Formats: sequence, structure tokens, C-alpha cells
Amino acid sequence: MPRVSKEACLDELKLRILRMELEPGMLLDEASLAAHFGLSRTPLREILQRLAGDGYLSIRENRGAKVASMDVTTMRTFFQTAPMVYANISRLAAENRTGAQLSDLQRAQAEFANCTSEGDAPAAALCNHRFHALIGEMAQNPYLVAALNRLLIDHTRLSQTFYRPAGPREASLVTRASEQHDALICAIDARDGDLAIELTLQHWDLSRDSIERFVRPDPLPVDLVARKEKDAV
Amino acid sequence: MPRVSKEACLDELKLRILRMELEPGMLLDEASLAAHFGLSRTPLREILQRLAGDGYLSIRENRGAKVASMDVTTMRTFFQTAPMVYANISRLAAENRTGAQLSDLQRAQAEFANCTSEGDAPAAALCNHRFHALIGEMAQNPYLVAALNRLLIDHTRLSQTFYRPAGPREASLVTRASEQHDALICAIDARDGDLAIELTLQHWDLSRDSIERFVRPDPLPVDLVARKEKDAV
DNA sequence: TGTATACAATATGTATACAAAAAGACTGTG
DNA sequence: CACAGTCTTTTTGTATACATATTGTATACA
Repeated sequence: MPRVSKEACLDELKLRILRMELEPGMLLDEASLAAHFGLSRTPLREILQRLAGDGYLSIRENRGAKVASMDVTTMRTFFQTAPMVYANISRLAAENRTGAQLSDLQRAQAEFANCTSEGDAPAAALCNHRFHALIGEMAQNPYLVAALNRLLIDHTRLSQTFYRPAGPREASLVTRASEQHDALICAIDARDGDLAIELTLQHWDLSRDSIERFVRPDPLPVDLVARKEKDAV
Repeated sequence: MPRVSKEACLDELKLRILRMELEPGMLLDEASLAAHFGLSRTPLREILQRLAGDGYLSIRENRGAKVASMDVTTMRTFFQTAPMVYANISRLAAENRTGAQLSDLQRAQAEFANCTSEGDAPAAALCNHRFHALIGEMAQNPYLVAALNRLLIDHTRLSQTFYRPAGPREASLVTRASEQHDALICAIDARDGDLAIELTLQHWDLSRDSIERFVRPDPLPVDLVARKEKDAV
């Protein structure tokens, strides 16, 4: 991939991290990345620094850059923090949005709905990311947005995992998520902060349930487990 | 200043931004900075990228790096956001702190108390910064810490301004702040999250009052204003 | 006098070469 | 066979030279 602009390189690396093509904890090689994007190492290193600043990577002196990890403590912290930040961001977005931003958000939601109706789960997760990042921009609060964007990185990466096996039950959940997006847009349009908070918390509950169902799936059928138990005894 | 390590350069730039020696909005020149620190432009540029990622600077393509601004909207957002983030960080710190971190915090507070008793206001503001940054580390929450550290940058810069003219009233406020620090350490030591929140909000009220008193000082004596009013009528 | 354009000066962005540090392979010894 | 130490290889960090973009200035023209 020769002669790619710096910004394009930045975006693609973000994308590949969000899609989990670059797995958490994975070590990145400067030379090969630079060759891949048709850049020299100098600008590529600056890109890595920026990605680290945004929470996509962690860089250690003389040890290279690795994709931000997603261990158990990370997930625990994520579940603890996300609803509060999401809710506050939504309230601020309802209060501070501009008209142009609302149009952008509606377009992003149209794309999300399109992806879900076509059953393209990975694309839907990325559209969802963009949707919520736009709400972050509306909030006009650089402090909270820093937290939000870090949360969204992990949220999207988790979604990449749990959206994948799209059974009929998961499909209906995605439909509900899309409806909640529409409702949230209405609340933001009406500048109704309290409603935006409430809808956001509902949206979060849905998302959390989906993730939890993946992490703690239904147990195996009993007759299969029985043999294993007999061996153990 | 020849042959300064990269990390030292990073720290000094942070320090000079927090002390407002590098004023908000000020444009930084790569070449002169590199010469000043005895580095070449390549590593210095990486440092600037990192500082931008941490919220100290903002970088625009082909336009150089400028110190993060502090305009009216920034301050409004700051006052809106700080108490919530501070309170939550304190609660998490009380819940998740380690023994070693508590010792560090006590040392930082000793330094802060020392600076205040000596009347060294600028140094006190920096010690205060470090004190609260350590509480952030205790919280073990990278999402909220990103917000906290950005808040602390602006908080410390505001303090640099309003701590300066240290009248007797300001001195007593600083003493109270130091006592609140001690109380907060006790709460964190006892792992009392609710108490930590309450103390943090009190601490915030004190800080906010100080800043507001600086921004909206007592009006001029009436007899001086009288003449002006007569002219107007 | 105001404005537009060309040109010069300055600053930022990129590529390459080299230095330093970490990781890995090899060999000798217990 | 395990292990320590040294050498080689690989990777990261830095300096310099050059390319490109922006800014400032002078001059020509309306």
C-alpha cells in the first residue's frame, strides 16, 4: 500500500484495532508497518504516539508499541464506568448540540440501521462507534470526551466479539438498539437532557446484557456434563 | 541546556505549562525548543505528540503546536465537570488503593504542607497537582483518569493565577485545604468511599470559592464610583 | 491607497543513515 | 543437560539533510 497519507494511516490503524484484527496486547513492528503504509518510520512513529495518547496503544521505551490490552480488570472497570460517562455525555449533548451535528448524527444512524438490516455485524459495530463518538462531540466537553472515547474503544472491541454469532435472538437485540438510537436522536433534537439520560441508560442495559450473555453463556446440556462429573467423582 | 533526557524534557514542558510560563494559546517553536533541550527535532516532535495526547497541547497539521487554551467555554466546562469526576475518583481511590500508594500520597501531602507553610504559592499548586494525580492513580480507572488529568491541568493553571496575591484570607483558605487533604487521606486509608466523596466535594467547594473570588473580586469603593455615576446621569 | 501577485524567509513534514538498546543464537563450562 | 557469558541479529531511538507548506514582504498595478 504505497503513498498513503498520514491521516489515512491513522484511521486505518484505529479501524483495525477496533475490528480486533490487531489483537489486544499484540506487538506492532514499526518497520513493517511503515513499509505497509508506504511511509518512513519517522511519521509512522508520530502516528503511534498519537494512537497511544488516544488510548489505542501503549508504548514502552525501547520496547515498542502494543495494542491496548483487554484483561479482566479492564472489563471490570469498563462496566463500572461506562453508564455514568455515557449518561452524562448524552445529557450534555442534548444541551449543547448544534443543528449540523444533529444532521451528522442522523446520517450515522441511517448507516447503522443499514448495516444491521443487512446483517453486517462488524460494520454495524463500527457505525455504532461513530454514532456514539458523534454524541461525544456534541457534548462539547473535552474532559469527559477523553473518557468516553477510551470507553468506546473497548466497547467496540467487545462488540466485535459478542455480535459475531448472530442468532435470531441477537438480531432482535440489534433491532432494539437501533430503535433506541432513533429515540435518543429525538431526545437530543428536543434538547431534553433528562430523557436523553434515561434512554442512554436503557441502551446501556441492552448492550451490557448482550455482552454478559456472551461472557456467561447458557450451560452445556446436562447429559453431556454427567459423564464428566462421574469421572471427577 | 545540553543533553537532557527525553523524559526530563517531557516533565519540564509539563511543568512550564502548569506554571503558566508557557501561556495558554502560546505557539511553540520546534527548532528553538530542540536546541534548548539539546535534542534534535525528531524526538522533540514525539514529545509534543505525547503532550498533545495528554491534553497539554493542541497540534494542527503544518501549523505547529500551541499550549492548550483556557477560554471562557473551557472554564465553564471545567466547573461543570470537575466535582463529578473528582468525587468518583476519590471513591474509587478509597476502594482500590494499595499500601504503597497511600505512603506516596502521605509524602506528597507533607510536601504540600511544607510549601504552604513557607508561603510558596506556585510550588504549593504543583504539589497539590501531584497530590490529586496520585489519587487518580489509586483509582485504577484509566477511563476516568484521562478526564481527571485533563481537569487537573486546567485546575493547576487556574490556581497559578488565583493563589498569587496571598492576602491573609487566602492564607487561611490554603491552611483549610491542607487540613482537607489530611482528612481525605484518612478516609482513603480507612477505605471509606462515601466519606472520601463528601470530603472531596467540600474540598472542591473551597477551591471553587477561591477561584470565583478571583474572577469576580469585591467591587471598588463606592466613593470612587460615585463620580463616575454622576457623569453618567 | 488598496489589492493582488510573486518571491523570499521561516517553519513543519519526511526520508535516510547511523547509534544504542534489547532479543536471540551460539559456545564453553560445570 | 543446565546455565552463564559473549557475540550476532533485530528493533528501537536519534541526528541530519532535504522536501513541502505556510507566512511575511516587496513590488506592480488598478
